[in-house]
Amino acid sequence: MSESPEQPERISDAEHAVMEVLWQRSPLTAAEVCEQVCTPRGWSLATVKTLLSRLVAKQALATEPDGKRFLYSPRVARESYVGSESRRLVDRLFGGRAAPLFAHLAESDALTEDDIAEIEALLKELKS
Amino acid sequence: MSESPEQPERISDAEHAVMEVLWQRSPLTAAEVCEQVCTPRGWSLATVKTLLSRLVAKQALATEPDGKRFLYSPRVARESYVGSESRRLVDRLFGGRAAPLFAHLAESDALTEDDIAEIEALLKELKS
DNA sequence: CTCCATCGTTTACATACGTAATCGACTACG
DNA sequence: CGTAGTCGATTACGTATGTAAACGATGGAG
Repeated sequence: MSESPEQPERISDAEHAVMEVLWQRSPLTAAEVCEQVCTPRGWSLATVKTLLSRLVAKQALATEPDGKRFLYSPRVARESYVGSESRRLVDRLFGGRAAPLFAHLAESDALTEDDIAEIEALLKELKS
Repeated sequence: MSESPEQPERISDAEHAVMEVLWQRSPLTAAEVCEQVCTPRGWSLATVKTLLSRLVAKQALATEPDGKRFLYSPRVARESYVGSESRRLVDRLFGGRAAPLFAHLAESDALTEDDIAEIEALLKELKS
């Protein structure tokens, strides 16, 4: 009875905001997470609690008991999330090719001078 | 009473599949759209009709009567959709900077030789 | 010990989304 | 003319998401 591959369940927008906090620093309690996101997003603590529960259900967060409350920490790396989201976009919009995405960003002036310089440097590295 | 800025309403995943067909060729009837997507996605004509209606409601499609049926065509350019989706991702995941996205794609081997060559060419153009 | 603040859990409810059946109008065929 | 097929519109229904209040356990203050 091997566990099925269990491809990670999709994380929603609101849930993502919570994940960001925990990727920044963890483990944290629900109240601590709220301190970071409730004001900017206009949420109540109750909302954060719901999102945390859903993320635990989705196996995106792990809990560790600490007295009467829980400490939450990410169970999926930010890298991995960012990777799959990026791939999703590139697949959906650019036929899986990264170059057209780059071309698009270039054309729409979404690239700053710094971006361009940085990318050039990265390219140089790739070729070595 | 000027129309409110009316920022384009969000297009869902299933709806996007329909848009792709119409960006490819338009105007088309519902049945014609179905011919393109129903089999690959396992949809019925009814589903396509629903999606078309929702897209019209969202102002993403325009209709033009043709006898007893409608011809549908995109009202938002693919460019514009792709642009806003890309920006959304870059904002959410990379703090609005495109370079980190590029770095990520590079690191995760999402870039083919061809991609790299193409991007180099684009960079050269940008600098001229 | 008692009571209150605080946890996580359960329940709630509106909107969006995926997917589709049904319905009333109309047209083309016989 | 009546009828069968087809169209868009309406209605349906389950799950996901955003947002939160209510509830039951529990631990710490007095």
